[in-house]
Amino acid sequence: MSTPKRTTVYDVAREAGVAASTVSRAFSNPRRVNATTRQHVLEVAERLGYRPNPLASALQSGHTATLAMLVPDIANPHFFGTIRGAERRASAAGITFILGFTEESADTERNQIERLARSVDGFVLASSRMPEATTVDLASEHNLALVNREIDGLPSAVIDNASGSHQIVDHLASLGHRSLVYLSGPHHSWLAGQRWRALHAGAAQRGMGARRLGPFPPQVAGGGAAADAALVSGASAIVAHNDLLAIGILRRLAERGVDVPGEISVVGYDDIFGADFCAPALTTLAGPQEEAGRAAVEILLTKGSPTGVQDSPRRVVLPSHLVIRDSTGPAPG
Amino acid sequence: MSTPKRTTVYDVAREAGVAASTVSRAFSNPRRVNATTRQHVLEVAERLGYRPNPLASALQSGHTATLAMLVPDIANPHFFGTIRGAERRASAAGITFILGFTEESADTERNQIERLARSVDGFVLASSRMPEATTVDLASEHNLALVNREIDGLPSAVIDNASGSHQIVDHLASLGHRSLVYLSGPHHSWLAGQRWRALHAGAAQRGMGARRLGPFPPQVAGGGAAADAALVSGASAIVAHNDLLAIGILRRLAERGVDVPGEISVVGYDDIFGADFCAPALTTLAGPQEEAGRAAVEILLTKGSPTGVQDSPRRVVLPSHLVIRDSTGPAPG
DNA sequence: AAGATGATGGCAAGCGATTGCCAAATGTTG
DNA sequence: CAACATTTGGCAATCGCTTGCCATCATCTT
Repeated sequence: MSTPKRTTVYDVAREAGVAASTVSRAFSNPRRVNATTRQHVLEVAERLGYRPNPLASALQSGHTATLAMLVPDIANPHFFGTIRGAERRASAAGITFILGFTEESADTERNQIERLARSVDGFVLASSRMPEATTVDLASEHNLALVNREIDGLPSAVIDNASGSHQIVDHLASLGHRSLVYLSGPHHSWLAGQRWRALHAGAAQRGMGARRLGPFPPQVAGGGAAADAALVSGASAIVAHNDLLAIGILRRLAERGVDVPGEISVVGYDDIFGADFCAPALTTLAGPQEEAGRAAVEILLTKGSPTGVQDSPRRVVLPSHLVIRDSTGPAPG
Repeated sequence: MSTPKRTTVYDVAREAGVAASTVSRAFSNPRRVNATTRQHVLEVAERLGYRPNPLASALQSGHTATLAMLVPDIANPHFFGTIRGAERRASAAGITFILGFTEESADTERNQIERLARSVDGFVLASSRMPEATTVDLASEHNLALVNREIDGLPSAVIDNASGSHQIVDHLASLGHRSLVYLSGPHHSWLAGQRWRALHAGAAQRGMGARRLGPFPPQVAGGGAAADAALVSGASAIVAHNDLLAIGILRRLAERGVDVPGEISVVGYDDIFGADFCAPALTTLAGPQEEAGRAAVEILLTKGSPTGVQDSPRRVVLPSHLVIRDSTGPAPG
């Protein structure tokens, strides 16, 4: 609170008997200054308790050593892993991590980007809700990396939902299910599209029926309506857009006295916190969320670097695997 | 990525036929410039797509319009509400929100503060792990607000654990329990101390026995050892340091075939995501977490303002209430 | 009508670093 | 040993905005 006149490069310079530029270089461009000089400067700086002012540095250099991650909603545990992975990677690189929530709105997302643009070196967009065109547009002005969303020409880190969805179909098929119903998330959600396409294709291959219902809000609260709709559909297996929805469904089914997995099986996506202790424990598609966050930051980090002359944007696809718990079982009958 | 020479105050000034200072004031100090002039400047700015550079602004003014929140670990759902409340409040005030994780370490926490000091106007410390002295020390240099931690002379927002703990004791007493065991979180945790003290006092008042065991890691994984220890203690009711631990305990008890709440009752703290759908659903102390986050930011916001001349630091205590679910029942026998 | 008051706008000096360019010192080479 | 290349350090401009101070000018006051 008190402002005891922070020490600056000039203070250090005077004390060390060199120019301010040398002090600056001692910190940010070591090879540009003699090793012994540097050592001396560093010692003086240490003694004076000097800390470079990141703002001043950023203003001149244009690099903020900061990046922002935009997430639709923190209440969705699905994002924990990703957030944490991203934060860890950033932190390890000495980079400040800004977290913003977009409230599931494309507009908010866009505004956040515009607002933060000057303060950060890049953005990690997790499950971005923005339309493709808007995103491509923004990408020409800003440094973006997507998580769980792919757009031509933009770098991204995604968990393999296609393979995952096939794993789900295989699992259900092997249990004798002849039809499944996919309870979809938001229709403009890229993930929802991916998942449905793969489920549909997989089901077709195996001669299973597949229907899609929805959209449903991808939250626990959405499970009520979703479960009821699924029951009417007559399918013996429910694939929910995500675990939140799946848990809501499980709940509603329990309320209605429907036995899971006796009468109907339920599968989710994400393997969120809680998926293992809900009742019954949820069979769900797990993936290295943390890794995805880390990868996205990695992309941002290397992108700016001189070595990383990117001809084509990096795309990382991470393997997913099905975690089988108690919510799936043999088809009834 | 291309840098099309961002428009500056000077560009706007030239175009609007005023001085740069006027442009600046039109944005940051409206009352200092004539209303019509201002309107004109704003229009020109709009037309030119001008966006003030927050870094430049911060460098000169010393105000960054940014604040940081430090949280021990994002994997703990307990913090969601608080984070979200803080972010919302900050966002509403047009303030950039930085989120940092401290990995449950006091050192990391301190380092983060030092590192971010120049880039933010203040810190929200959630469940800070730092010793009191260190914190007081830091508070003389930085703008701090605590969440779920109280320290003399520092502003804070906490959820009323004392009253909450009494509610727990009352509830258990009314079910006929004669003794409880508190499975403690980290011993240096302020919250753990608070909770135990209140439980102990409450139990004494009602002639109940109360013992403390632990510390246990306040995570689901800590529940195994905790449950076993609790069983040995012979108490008919377990009060876990938090819901994470409680859920772990529930799990272990189920494994061991102990009936909850038939043989033993379990209570947690926080009412985290999942507390309502674990089996059995957890009786737990709920509180307005989001409100706590909001309040902490509020404190930071008003602190700097001229109106908010603080004689004594603000302390907000938010009411808690017990949510009774299925993990508590009449004492056996 | 003259001096006092307040509202407005401009000037210019910073904020604290970075960095292009130059010069001196040092090292290399034939 | 001269000519040239490399290191190393300093100068000073610059990033974009804020703000103290001063000059005007319109508005009051008596």
